[in-house]
Amino acid sequence: MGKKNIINSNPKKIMISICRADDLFFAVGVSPETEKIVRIFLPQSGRELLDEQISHEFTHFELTEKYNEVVRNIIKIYQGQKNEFEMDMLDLSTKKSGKQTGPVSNDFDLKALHLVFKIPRGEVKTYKEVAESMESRAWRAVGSAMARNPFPLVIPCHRVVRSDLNLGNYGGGVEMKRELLKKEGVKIKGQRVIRP
DNA sequence: AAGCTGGCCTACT
DNA sequence: CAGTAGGCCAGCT
Repeated sequence: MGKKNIINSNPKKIMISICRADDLFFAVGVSPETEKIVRIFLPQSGRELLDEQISHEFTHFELTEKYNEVVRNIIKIYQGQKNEFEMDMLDLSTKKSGKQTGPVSNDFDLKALHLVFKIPRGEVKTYKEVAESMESRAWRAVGSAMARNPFPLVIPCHRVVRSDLNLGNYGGGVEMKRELLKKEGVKIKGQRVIRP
């Protein structure tokens, strides 16, 4: 027990549901104990790619259809529709909360994620603005927090852009970020967002 | 535990 | 406009 965590020494099982929309595969990971969402995977163009990503992150998982409905709702967000999720459906425990090893890295990230969750569809905020609402100048750290967001789409980190309104980066690629924002009605010219 | 590394920012060409 | 050097700061090894 005092031994260091090797990769499989904490075999927390996780339930995975996968759904397809057009030629894209989406997945969600849910903890069987808490029934909370532990991870959302951005769509992949092939089932194999998604499987690979999942097994790379979770050594112990089990496929189930039980959460297909949840995946469907994630797909809706991807398509630009309203986000039906509440924050309490997500497992927001941090890696360092007690002895638990939660999906969120640290408290800084958690705070940023909370703020980003509130950005309405069709709007954007800059990394700097997010930092400032945390009374911090750590814009870069906000970027890192978004990069580690375990719940993309539901926590809409695609709505966070650079201060010059350039799209910035995205885990699923800038292309996807642009498409997502477009579908939500955000005006974009080239690599830049137009804000009213 | 002292660097290193970013989904960044600003000021300059 | 576009590109970039240097600056920032929290997390991560």
